[in-house]
Parts: sequence; C-alpha cells; structure tokens
Amino acid sequence: MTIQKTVYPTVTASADNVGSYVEFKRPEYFDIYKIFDCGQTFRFDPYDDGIAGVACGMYLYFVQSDDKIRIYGCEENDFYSSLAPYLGLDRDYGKINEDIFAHFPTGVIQEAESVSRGIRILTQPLWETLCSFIISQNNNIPRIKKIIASLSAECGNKIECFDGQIRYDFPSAEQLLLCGEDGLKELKTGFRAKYLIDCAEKWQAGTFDGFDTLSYIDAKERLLTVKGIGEKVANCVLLFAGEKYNAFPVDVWIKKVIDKYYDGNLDITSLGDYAGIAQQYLFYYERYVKADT
DNA sequence: CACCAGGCGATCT
DNA sequence: AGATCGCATGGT
Repeated sequence: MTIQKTVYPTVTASADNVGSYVEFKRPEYFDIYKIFDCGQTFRFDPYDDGIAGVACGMYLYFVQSDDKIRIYGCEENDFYSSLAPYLGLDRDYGKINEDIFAHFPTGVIQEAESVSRGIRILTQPLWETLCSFIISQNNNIPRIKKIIASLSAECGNKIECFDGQIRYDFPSAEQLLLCGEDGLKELKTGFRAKYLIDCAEKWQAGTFDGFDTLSYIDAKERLLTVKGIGEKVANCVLLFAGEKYNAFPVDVWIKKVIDKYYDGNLDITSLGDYAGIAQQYLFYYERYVKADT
C-alpha cells in the first residue's frame, strides 16, 4: 500500500516549572483531543491544560495551542525514534483525504471529515492493541479504559513520570500469563479472560512473529486464529497497529452510519486504501453528533 | 426492571 | 451462509 508521506517536524527541547518537554509547530491536521478521544486508544485522559497517558513506555502530557504542540515527559531522541512514528507525523492527511473523497460516495463523508479534522491514526504496539480490542468486545469505552488501567496497574511495569508520580505500562504477554485467567477475571475482564489467555499463549508461541510483513489478507487470517478475535476486532488491530489503512471495522456505530446515510448499503470493498481512516471519521462523527443531540 | 456497550463462539437450520 | 443466543459487568 502506498502511504502518503511527509517529513517529521523539527522539535525544540526545553523545560518550565511543569517539567522538561519537546515542542514543534502544530501540523495542519493534528488535534490531541480528537486523536486521543476517538476510540483508537484507551490510555489517555484529560490532564490540566491538555491530555496525558502512557505510550511508548513513557507517561506523556500533551498541550496544544493554535500553532504549537508541546509534549512533557519525552526527550528529543525518544521523540524521533518512537513518538513521531507512533503519532504518524510523517503522514499527509490532505492527500489521504483526497483519496478518501475519490472513493466514497459524496455526502456524509465530507461532513464527517470536517467534524473529525485533526484525527490521526496512531501506530500502536501489536500486543497491546490485540488485548485492548479483545477487551473491547460487547463493552463500552469508559469501562474498557478502566479495565486496561487496572490490568496495567496490577501486572505492568512501573513508569516514573515527569510529575513525580508512578504510572504503569501495559503488561507483556508473560506478565499477563502470570496474572492468570482467575486474576484476569478479578480485574473484571469477565468472559474475555480466556480469550486474553489464548492470545498470550499464541503470542508466546510465536504466532505473531513477522506479522508486519504479512499482507492484509494473511494478517487477518492470522488474527482470526485467536479465540475472541473475529472480523471486527481483527480489522481494528490491522488498522490501529498493523498499518493496514484499508481495514474497515464495522461495529454498532458504523452499522448505524451505514443504515442512516447509505440506505443500509455500502460496498466496503470499493472504498480505497484509506477506508479505515474514513471509518474513523464516520465513527467519531456519529458519536460526536449523538453526544451533541 | 429492562436494554446497551468499538462482538464473538457455539449451535442451530 | 445466515439467524439466534449466552456471555460478565456496569451504566442508564
């Protein structure tokens, strides 16, 4: 798949009374409130003048103004090696949107993109994304966030934060297995506990070695071998961790969108290489509109 | 009390 | 292939 690319921004490192930070010119399509609140990650929450959470093994605090993005808790070298790729800062969303508009029927997608402008699809770690979206099944976002937070606090490594507090990284497969099925149930994962165990065992057995070299079809087939991963979760993992931007997860919200704006009929196979990004616009739009009405 | 939530597996026909 | 049901838990 051809990805529309641009260059990483240049950052300056500095510090104030809050802590040390890196700062860069705010890209044209970049809104932290949308990026971290659109349902692709469950580890970020409002914090003082912005949003904070755990990613790339760091506790990060994002503050944005009209023309700057500031990130506390990240050194300059970590920014270029892990954070910029995670944030997808080399992707040209102007070009991506052109491709989306060329493939989707004109109408709600333009409106959805306008409302959602600033969303970027993060490139998240495979293991954490697998578990997060197994947990997401038949569940709601606030509760998914709670479960992932308690799972991390119970089983994950400590992270020393810029504000002097301790947060916790998402547990490894080994740490999750150490917790065990009963332990996972105590953490309110319910019927999903056995799915997480199956996923961890397959992870340890090497089922996902070389995953990022697979095609969309082969990667999805691999995902579907895990108990508790079906069509929808597989597409979420492909989109949010696998850089397969044609993956188009259909959940209850997207079903509603298809019924409401496409007369219950949308040919998912003809939506182009960035259908998944459009899906995220539609998902965010429908939830945003509902919250507003 | 129902019904729902970024669904899936089992069990039917 | 497609339809139905149970599933853990917490919120409305």
